[in-house]
Amino acid sequence: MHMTSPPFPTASANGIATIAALIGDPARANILSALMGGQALTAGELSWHASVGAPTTSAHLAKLSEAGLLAVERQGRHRYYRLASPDIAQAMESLMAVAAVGPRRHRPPGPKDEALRTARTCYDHLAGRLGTKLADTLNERGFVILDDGSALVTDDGRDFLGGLGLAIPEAGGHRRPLCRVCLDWSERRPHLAGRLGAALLTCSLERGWIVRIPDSRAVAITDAGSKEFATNFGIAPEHLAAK
Amino acid sequence: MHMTSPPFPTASANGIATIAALIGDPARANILSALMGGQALTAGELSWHASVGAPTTSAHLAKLSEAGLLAVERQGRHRYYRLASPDIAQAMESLMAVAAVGPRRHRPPGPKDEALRTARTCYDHLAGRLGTKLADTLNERGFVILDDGSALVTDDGRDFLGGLGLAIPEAGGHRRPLCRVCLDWSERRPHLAGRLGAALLTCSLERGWIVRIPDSRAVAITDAGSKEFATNFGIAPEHLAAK
DNA sequence: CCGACGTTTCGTCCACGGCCGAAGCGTTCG
DNA sequence: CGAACGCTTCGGCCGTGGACGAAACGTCGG
Repeated sequence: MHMTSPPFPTASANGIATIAALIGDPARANILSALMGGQALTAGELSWHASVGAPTTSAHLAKLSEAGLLAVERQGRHRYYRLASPDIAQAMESLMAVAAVGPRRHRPPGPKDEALRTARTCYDHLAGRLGTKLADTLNERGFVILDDGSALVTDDGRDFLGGLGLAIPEAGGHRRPLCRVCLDWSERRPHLAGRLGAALLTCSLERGWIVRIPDSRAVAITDAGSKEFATNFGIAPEHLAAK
Repeated sequence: MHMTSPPFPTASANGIATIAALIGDPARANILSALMGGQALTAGELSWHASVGAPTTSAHLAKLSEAGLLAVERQGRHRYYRLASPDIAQAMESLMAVAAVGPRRHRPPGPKDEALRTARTCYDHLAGRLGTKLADTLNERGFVILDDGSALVTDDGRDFLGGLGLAIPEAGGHRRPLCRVCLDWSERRPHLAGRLGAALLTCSLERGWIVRIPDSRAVAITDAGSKEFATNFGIAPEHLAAK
């Protein structure tokens, strides 16, 4: 019996395995999930999120950094960690999408959960009811075209967003999509990601339409924000209330 | 010192961790990578791909199936395993994208490697030089719009592909994108995935433009295929030769 | 300059999980 | 009907790696 050897000795596969194994540890998954909020967090904060001690956290952070999943920034006696690139965030997203459909995970909707469902950050863009409503509105008004899983900004959309003061850079040359959809795990519908999604979040934060809720990915919509979302995007506050 | 407990005890994060841990084992990563070829494979074949014994493979397959990553089909004394859904394939893709940029993995381009670079399947669509060239052509001719990472089929595109006999279902209602881009790890440029990409692969196989190479994700372009790709898509054979 | 704090390093323990050989079960041949 | 085959189950071995306490390092505050 003549036995050939496996393809080429597990070439691209063990690259995947390395990355997936890093994400596959509960503590590290918690760390990465916490960083999916989009903010840089200190080792101590991440230790809290991961529910493990400081030494263990430090070891995890070292591994994640060495593998290029995290970027670290020293600031005084703190070290701020963040996801190294949007690619990492997207990998996490698609893993969430897989995890969401599997055998029903234990998910008792707590009180904090409700805030997350209303509005939260998803790495660098908005998710939850606010995020999906924004996507719906822009789609209905013909500013973006949502075609199942694809997304494209129209010229009208460029004008509209430009009118709001959002500089939407021209397409081309970027590795990163101008506009892509991201499946919302709570709404099970798409919301907007990519450079456009990031611009919407940045703008909303800068203008005080929303504020981050500490120790959470959830964001709260301010009174001013409520008005702005209504006038600019036709999103009434009751659209965002828990159903 | 008053210590609050972590968010809600690691809710969505351990779903991710579970999935990632499954992918994170080298043997399982090899199994999943082999199945990224898009064909259903038997336990024995997967055992060979994974470079582990039959019992070990069986255990891995059981875990992957139980988690909903694989679907199994009994046929006589064989069991055919395949990826359970396109979501899984997409998660693998994005992990590859992350793995590709990290510290230069050991990747000596072997002889088989060259065949993979020319043309191969990527789950259910075409990749390699052939895949990226197809995407380029359709884009240049205005049949699809590639905007960095986004993709959209135009009405012209629908007509053109319809003329080729590819039934492109209307958009809407599907969970799966009609057309999305997928980053090609060998070309480092986008190729077409989604329902459109799948239709292109199916069509190419059915009409004998390409044939699968055994034990590999690579496909060979037939003489007939060479002509068809040239006349229909303006892809000359020299475009596909190793550079 | 000393103490408090955030973070990392070191050393150690221990449990989880991957691996295999042998055996069991079901299927397909001759 | 029995032998060969494909796959799974069982039992046991062993290595990897995640956990923590103690201690070292570096930075900020009084």
